[in-house]
Amino acid sequence: MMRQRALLIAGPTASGKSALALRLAEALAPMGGAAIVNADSMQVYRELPILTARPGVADLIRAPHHFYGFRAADEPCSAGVWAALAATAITEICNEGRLPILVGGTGLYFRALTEGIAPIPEIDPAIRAEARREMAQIGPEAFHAKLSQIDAQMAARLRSSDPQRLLRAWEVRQSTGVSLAEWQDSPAPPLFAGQMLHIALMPEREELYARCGERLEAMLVAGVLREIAAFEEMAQAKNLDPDLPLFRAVGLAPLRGLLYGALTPDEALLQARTATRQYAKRQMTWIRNQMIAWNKTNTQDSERLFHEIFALIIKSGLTG
RNA sequence: GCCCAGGUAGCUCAGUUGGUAGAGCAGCGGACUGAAAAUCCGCGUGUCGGUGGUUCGAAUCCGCCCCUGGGCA
Repeated sequence: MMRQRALLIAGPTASGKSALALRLAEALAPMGGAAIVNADSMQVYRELPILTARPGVADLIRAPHHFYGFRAADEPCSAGVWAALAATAITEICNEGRLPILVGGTGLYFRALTEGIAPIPEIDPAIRAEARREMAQIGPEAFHAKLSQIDAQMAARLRSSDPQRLLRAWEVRQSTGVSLAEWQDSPAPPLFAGQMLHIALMPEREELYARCGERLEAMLVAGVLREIAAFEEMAQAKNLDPDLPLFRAVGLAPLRGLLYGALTPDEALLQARTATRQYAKRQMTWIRNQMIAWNKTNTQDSERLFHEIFALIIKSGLTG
């Protein structure tokens, strides 16, 4: 068994992390090569490759890629599922003598992998559906009250205005018979604990926002609208649940609005741009405050960034 | 030129009978243990178009001026 190691690259949307990972993978070829592992919660889905900014075929042939577009929209992924898969993939990649490069913008995924996550079993789909139905029917306030009767501990930890977490607490309690609080309080070992180099890209905000705008333009040129229209058709045909994660992809709602005439092009683009910036901001808040031990860089120039990180990799002994 | 309706936070607008202003959105900061591109929390001093007046006190009443939209000529 080869030495377990991995390079982790996090960063907000449009920060250029995918391009960086690709260049690093190519540069590492003489040292056994590398493989790229997706750490993005939306790029795991097969549908909407343009909107989710998934690497295209031209990128995919430059280095081995894992977990891009490998799940159908109606087959949701999750932090726990991803972390387990990623841990296995890392081992395999290391055993091939290659360096795993994990790239993505989903902070929770990285955390689950490197700090562990409560080993909660799969939730019974019937219970999950029931919880959602109940939430939609009685509203978060009343739902919170109901939760406090079966799980006072979690109810106390959560606000009645936080439907997503209330739902999670409820389904875990009902499905496993144990409070989510207990699951979370019991120690969970990291799923990967080999040698790691943590890199977080933190571009200047103005520059990043400009790039977000450019990327939206590029998506339009590449045909996102056609992509969304086709997805819509498929969703109708397969009767997809609109609560599925993919439906929450940034920009999907406004661009659908444009497609179906609910929004003017100006309105739709403005909303899409705004949503993207807000998402990038949230990601940076996570990186700043949750990824405290990570190496952060605000280098903008992609060439300089590449050299900077490559030097770090060599210095860290990750390849040695 | 005349008549209406407006000019209040970056934007859209509230502001009761005069007591020096507040929502939504945007923005900024923060949280985050299994659908996280999600979900949630916090942050509102702005020549109330300008100016003169009435008043103890004016975003609010009166005069004049400027600007925007609509109508009549």
